[in-house]
Amino acid sequence: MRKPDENKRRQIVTAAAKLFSMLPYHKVLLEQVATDAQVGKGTVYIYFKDKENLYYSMISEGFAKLVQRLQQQLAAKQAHFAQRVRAIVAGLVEFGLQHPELFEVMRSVGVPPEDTAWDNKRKELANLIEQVVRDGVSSGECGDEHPELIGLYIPAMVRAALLYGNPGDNGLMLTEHITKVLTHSLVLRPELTKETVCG
Amino acid sequence: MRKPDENKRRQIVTAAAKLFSMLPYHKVLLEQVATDAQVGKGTVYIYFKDKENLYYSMISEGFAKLVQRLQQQLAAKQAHFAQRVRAIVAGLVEFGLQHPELFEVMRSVGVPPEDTAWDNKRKELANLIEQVVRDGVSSGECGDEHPELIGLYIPAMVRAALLYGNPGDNGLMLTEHITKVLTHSLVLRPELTKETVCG
Amino acid sequence: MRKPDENKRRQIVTAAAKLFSMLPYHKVLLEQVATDAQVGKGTVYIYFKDKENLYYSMISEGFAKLVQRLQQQLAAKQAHFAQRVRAIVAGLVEFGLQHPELFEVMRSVGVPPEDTAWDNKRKELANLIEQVVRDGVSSGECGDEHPELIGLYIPAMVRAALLYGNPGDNGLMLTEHITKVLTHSLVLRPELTKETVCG
Amino acid sequence: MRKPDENKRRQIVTAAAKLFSMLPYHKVLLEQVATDAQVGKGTVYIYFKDKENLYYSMISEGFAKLVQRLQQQLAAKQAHFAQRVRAIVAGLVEFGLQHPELFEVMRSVGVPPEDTAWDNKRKELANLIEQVVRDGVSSGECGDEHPELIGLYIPAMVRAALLYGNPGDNGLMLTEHITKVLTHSLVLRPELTKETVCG
DNA sequence: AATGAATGAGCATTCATTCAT
DNA sequence: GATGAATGAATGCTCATTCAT
Repeated sequence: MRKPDENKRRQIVTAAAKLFSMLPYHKVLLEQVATDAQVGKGTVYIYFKDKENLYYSMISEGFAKLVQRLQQQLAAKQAHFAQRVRAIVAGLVEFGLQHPELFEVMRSVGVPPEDTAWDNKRKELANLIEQVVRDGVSSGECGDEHPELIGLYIPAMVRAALLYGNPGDNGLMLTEHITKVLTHSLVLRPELTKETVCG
Repeated sequence: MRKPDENKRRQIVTAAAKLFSMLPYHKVLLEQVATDAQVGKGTVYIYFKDKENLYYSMISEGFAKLVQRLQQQLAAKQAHFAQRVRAIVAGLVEFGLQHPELFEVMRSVGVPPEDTAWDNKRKELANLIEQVVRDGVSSGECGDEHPELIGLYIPAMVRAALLYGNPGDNGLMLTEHITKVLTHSLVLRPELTKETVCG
Repeated sequence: MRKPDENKRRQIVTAAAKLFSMLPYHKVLLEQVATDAQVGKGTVYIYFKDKENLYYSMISEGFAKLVQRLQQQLAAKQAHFAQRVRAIVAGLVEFGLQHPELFEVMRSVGVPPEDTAWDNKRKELANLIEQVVRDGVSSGECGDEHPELIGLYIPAMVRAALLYGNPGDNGLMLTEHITKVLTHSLVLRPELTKETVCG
Repeated sequence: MRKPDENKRRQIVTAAAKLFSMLPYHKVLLEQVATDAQVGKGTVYIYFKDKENLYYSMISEGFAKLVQRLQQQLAAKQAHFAQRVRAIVAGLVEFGLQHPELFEVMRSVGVPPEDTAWDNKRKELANLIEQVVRDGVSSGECGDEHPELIGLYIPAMVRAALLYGNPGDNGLMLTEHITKVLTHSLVLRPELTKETVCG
């Protein structure tokens, strides 16, 4: 949706992203968004239908960027399954560090109405990952029975690590750790455990 | 003179939990909470300072129940590491299915001010899991280098699966799957992957 | 109106007088009145119909005491007009110092509905003074044409002096000063002033 | 973009003055003020922080007008002391008749916190009168020992006369009467009174 | 298009009053 | 009678949205 001044729109989204990541939805005032974006309050309504629309637009656009980036990164190198998993984790971590507001904001305002742009973007992300897992299964490199769940776990793990983890944790460490949890068993000597898991 | 009624408090928390899980914070009306709880609007303010306090009280109390339950379950049986991990996942899944509102609501209203009761409860949960991992490391059953991160991943995985997963997914399946991801490698034949992960 | 426990009633009126003199009507909470009076909140409603009734009762009772006292003092000594004026002023000052809350509270809550007990008491006070002036006129000691206005001025002067005057001012000084203003001319050498007042 | 409208502010203050003079503070609804001022409810909050601020602003502004007027009137004619006293009384009476709401409203909401704009205005008024008396003392026309108290008495007398006096009383009569009380002795033949006042 | 003054529906919160105990 | 827990009508205030300029 191209609007007169694409630059103003960006300013508004950026200001909104920052504020929505710091405060709950109902404590973010459009007046503040306008001020931070250095536009008039009325201007926000030229680019966005209402507050909710601004909120969801901001999120979808963030997700869109993320998905696009991951797709490019994965397309770039035809790699082994484990490498592709790490690429995904690395991409998510990197993006999360660059745009903490978006990861913070992934909590929705209530259950996201199915169908909303943002929910579609979330699904795109999940599908992207799911597809990598499916490819791994096809190639025999991965034995997972629920690739669609893996598509949910990975962003959730990255989000949890970034939001609640030790602030000092660096991105590389988190990437490696999440990747390792996924690609290695936590269990060292499974022979010690009689009862085995039947997926 | 009527006596303070602990029962009323419960009614209010229950009504609030239900509503907060269905609607975003700012769309939950205290009037509705009161009506659903079958108490007068003013009564809510006898038991809770304000809307925010009710919100956080509801969450902490939910978490407290969860943590308590997990502790009991883990204490009950002295099991192998993998079994303890499954017990944790099973407990989380079970609780999430019984109290969907609490898992939904784990999105906070704003970054929870450190120190808040609810944040403390979240940390208790993370610590509980972390300790299980540490014990596994001590006993040689687990080789993880960051048990504190595992404490963050597991609830996040359960939450993601319950919130965004296929509504038809049953608890047992989710429990087994998450447990398997954690206790088995996603990678079937690591020998195919030259570059290995260095945690 | 005698009620079961005359003592409780007094406690309530006393607590109310104190609070109403410190805070505007709408900031005085009946809960606080009850607490200060060491009775239950419901008890207040046994002795007074509602908040407004308590408020006006408190004032009328205060005024009644004042009027009664002035009457006694005036009756005691059959004195000259100027002495009677001073007796009134002295009585008002003394009462005001003992019951600052009542003088403070003479500001009404809105225009006092004519007819109210408190307005009647105010009028009684005014009439009492007016009568003294009328007697002075009759006896030839006073030449005022509007004794009813003097009945309004005197309490107003005392009130203003007590409420807004220098906190250090002592009662005797105020009494003497107000009396002097009334019984002497402020103008020292009226001959300097050609244009004279024609009452 | 509409421009800030100083006119709106005046409308609001005027509507507020009228309502606050007719009803006790807590019965004046901001909704009613807005309606009477022909502005939206929110508009009131653009010009005034809250109800209390509107209330005090209204009073101080009224007082400011009064003080300014009196100063001009006194400056206009260099007159004898008695004439200046009458000018003050006349000014107060005239103002009180034109703005009954302000005199009614001089009852404050609570003891005005020292320092408040309105209390400062009250003091300005008192000082203005006090200065006239001091000048009279300097010029030998007046022998009063407490000019600062006279500054309190005069407004109080005017207020009492206007609020509680016979509604039929006209301004000229009140002016003359108050002036006479101040500038003549109430006592006709002081020789009849042995005991004299020692100020 | 851009603005910010104006608006008023909407809501949290208060507090006088009631009434079960 | 005494109490204070419970109530909900009443109201101050907010803030998304509109619209005159």
